[in-house]
Amino acid sequence: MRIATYNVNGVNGHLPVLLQWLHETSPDVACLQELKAPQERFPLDAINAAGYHALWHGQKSWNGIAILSKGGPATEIRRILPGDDQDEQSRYLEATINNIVIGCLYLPNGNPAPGPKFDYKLRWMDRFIQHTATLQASGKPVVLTGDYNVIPDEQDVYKPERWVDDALFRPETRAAFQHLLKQGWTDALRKLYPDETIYTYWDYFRNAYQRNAGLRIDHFLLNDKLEKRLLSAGVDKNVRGWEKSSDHAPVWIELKEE
DNA sequence: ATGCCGTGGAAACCACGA
Repeated sequence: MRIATYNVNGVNGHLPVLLQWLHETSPDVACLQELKAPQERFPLDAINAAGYHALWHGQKSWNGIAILSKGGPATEIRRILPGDDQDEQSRYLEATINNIVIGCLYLPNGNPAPGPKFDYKLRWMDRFIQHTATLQASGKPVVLTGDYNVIPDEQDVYKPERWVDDALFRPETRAAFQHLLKQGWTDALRKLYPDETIYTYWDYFRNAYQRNAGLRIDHFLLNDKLEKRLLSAGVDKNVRGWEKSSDHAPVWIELKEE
């Protein structure tokens, strides 16, 4: 079973690239972030025509997440991260597919830091950590995937010294990510490739992709039940080089069937 | 290395992203 994550940076603006990628790699599940479309403007017909069911939570202009599935429809669990009734941003969607709990997230960017956006990011991470503790306690197989907007370590950024004050790399952000891992989650790509340079995002300008000046910010966290089934993982780096691509590349894992 | 590009939406620019 292949599960993928892809920050599409506008599901309508980059629809041809999304469809081409689905056609070429055919993941069983695809978690999408940054739809940048209101609920009624999700391109359901095109997604269905590509062979996928879809759950999504849109929002006008910003954010928005979706879970696409090929074998059958996913069963929605929640479309809001618990812990703040005032939070209107579409950043979390959770569903069950083949008995696996799949959390699709678009964690806040948080820049500029310090400031209210960074405060919101840290509060969001606190809420997420609270919620993932309950997922750990559930005893079910769980995968948490998406755009974390977290550079976990120096090896995950082309020039770490330039990012020390950035919301993606600040000590508070990395500490919160470490707190998450201490709950028992495994960073799937880092587990399989402990020493390799792996990037999932390249800026649109300064020829970042051509220079491989990237960041690793899209992650797969697995609980023990799924870590035992992890077969392989990778980044579809070539997709970032396509015409009219998102600034992120898709990331995927392959799980052993039960 | 500072949004220099790109998207979406509202208004011929602005917010936002990382």
